[in-house]
Amino acid sequence: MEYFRPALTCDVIVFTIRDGRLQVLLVRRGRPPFRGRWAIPGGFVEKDEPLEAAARRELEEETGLRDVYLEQLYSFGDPGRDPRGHTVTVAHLALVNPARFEGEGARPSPVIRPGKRGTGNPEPGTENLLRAGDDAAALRWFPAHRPPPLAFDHNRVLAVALERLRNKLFYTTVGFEFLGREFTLPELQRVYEILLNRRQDKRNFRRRILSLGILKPLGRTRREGRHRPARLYAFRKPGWTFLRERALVT
Amino acid sequence: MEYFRPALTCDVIVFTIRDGRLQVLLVRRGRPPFRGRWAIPGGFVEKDEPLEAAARRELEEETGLRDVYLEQLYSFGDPGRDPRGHTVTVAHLALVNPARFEGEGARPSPVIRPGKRGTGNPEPGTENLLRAGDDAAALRWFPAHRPPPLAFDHNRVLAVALERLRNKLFYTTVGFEFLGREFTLPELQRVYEILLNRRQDKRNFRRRILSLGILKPLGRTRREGRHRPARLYAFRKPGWTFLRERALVT
DNA sequence: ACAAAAGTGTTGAGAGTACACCCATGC
DNA sequence: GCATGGGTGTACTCTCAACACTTTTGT
Repeated sequence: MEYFRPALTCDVIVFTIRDGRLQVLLVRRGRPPFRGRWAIPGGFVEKDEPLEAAARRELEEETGLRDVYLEQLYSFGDPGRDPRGHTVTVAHLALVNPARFEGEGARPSPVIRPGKRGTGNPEPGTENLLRAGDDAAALRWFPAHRPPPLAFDHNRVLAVALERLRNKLFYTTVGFEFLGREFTLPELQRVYEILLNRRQDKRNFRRRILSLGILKPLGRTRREGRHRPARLYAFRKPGWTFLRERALVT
Repeated sequence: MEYFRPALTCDVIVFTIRDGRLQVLLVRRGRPPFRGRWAIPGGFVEKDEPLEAAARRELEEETGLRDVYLEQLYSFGDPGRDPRGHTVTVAHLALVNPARFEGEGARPSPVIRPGKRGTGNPEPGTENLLRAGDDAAALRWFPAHRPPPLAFDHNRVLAVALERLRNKLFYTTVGFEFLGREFTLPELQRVYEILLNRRQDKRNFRRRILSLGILKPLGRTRREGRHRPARLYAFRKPGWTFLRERALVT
């Protein structure tokens, strides 16, 4: 075709809940522009590659993360957002359960240096461990509400992602994506308290969630610490659900 | 940059309410691919052009519509959606008040043929009248829920737009965008009844809307037909509002 | 036995829903 | 004066918010 074409990238804002707060995964750029600045992971879309596939590929290349919850967020195309020239990015939002990479997660916000890549498949159980890709000098979790100055317009992209996450909490069940397949009600409540930055009454919270009928009691419990074990539940449907009538939280 | 670049377009799904139902504005394509098929208006993004600006420019070029409510909807980039090759589109959603083009609107869903363009400014009062652009053989309103077979993946884009409009009705005041600056409560109620395809109780609807405190009574009335005139209201804030607590409709 | 977190019910206030009649105007 | 759509109030139900104690486990 005879038209001008801007460059096209897919970026992925990855949120998780660690150390009792919402955190975002950033990479340190290893090459210009913005070499040395922290940035949202992402990169150029390849020929005949669907947008979501590009986002997942770039995410895995730069961070090692795969099989995460992912949805398209918003597209940003203002001129001047990339000093190399007109570049449009299709930003995506990813939510992950921190238990999936607790190998690193035990340390508070560690810097992860580039690992060797292309040396065969990762060992079982480690395929979701974080590791910085070739383009990235390092990889780190940051508090989502106090990010460092980011490359490009990524501070704005992050702000849009936070806003979207917050809004979706009220009318969907996205909050569940921060948990594993099995979870307890106190865990779920903690997720919502952190995301909303507001305490929830235990009895009201339980009643609301359970009355929605979206949870399946597993009949088992999880022992944790020297106190009464909590009952385990699982989500009835895969993925998240729209809640048109009663809200999950208020 | 050394990377492959897909083509990038901006498309605009324009909804209005006419003849008591939700309608969508489509253009008949005047050139291949899909020559003669109906399609969502849109076209290629130009160098250093912001996405929303491209959407507005293409909308005006192809339909003559300007100064409409417009928001970004979703980006579509599946390979194969355009037979010319890898093309990504950033779809936008526009809502318009049908009173703005009642010159044509009086006739039910007329086909509008290309007018002369580039012949100076339009006369006052006609700048929003519909007129097909050069690329388009014709321009027409279609029932949004029964569209003809469309070019590209536009049937899917339309479906996504309908879904988004429907969802936003419940937690924002987007529905007001189908009305002019001044409107009556029965008019507003009719908009919601059409969009939801469901009758609303007059007294409950009024109480809900008025108790939100987002309307300003104008103290005037609008005479229409041989019955009691309805009071006029205006929206207190410009644009639409998020409704976190009480919903507008249920 | 004590510390720690899990689990459980009731009450009052306010919102949502259902429902029927009078009012202002044009013809 | 009659047809047409605009405008109003009340009673009931149900959801939401506030609130304190018992249970189960580890040490």
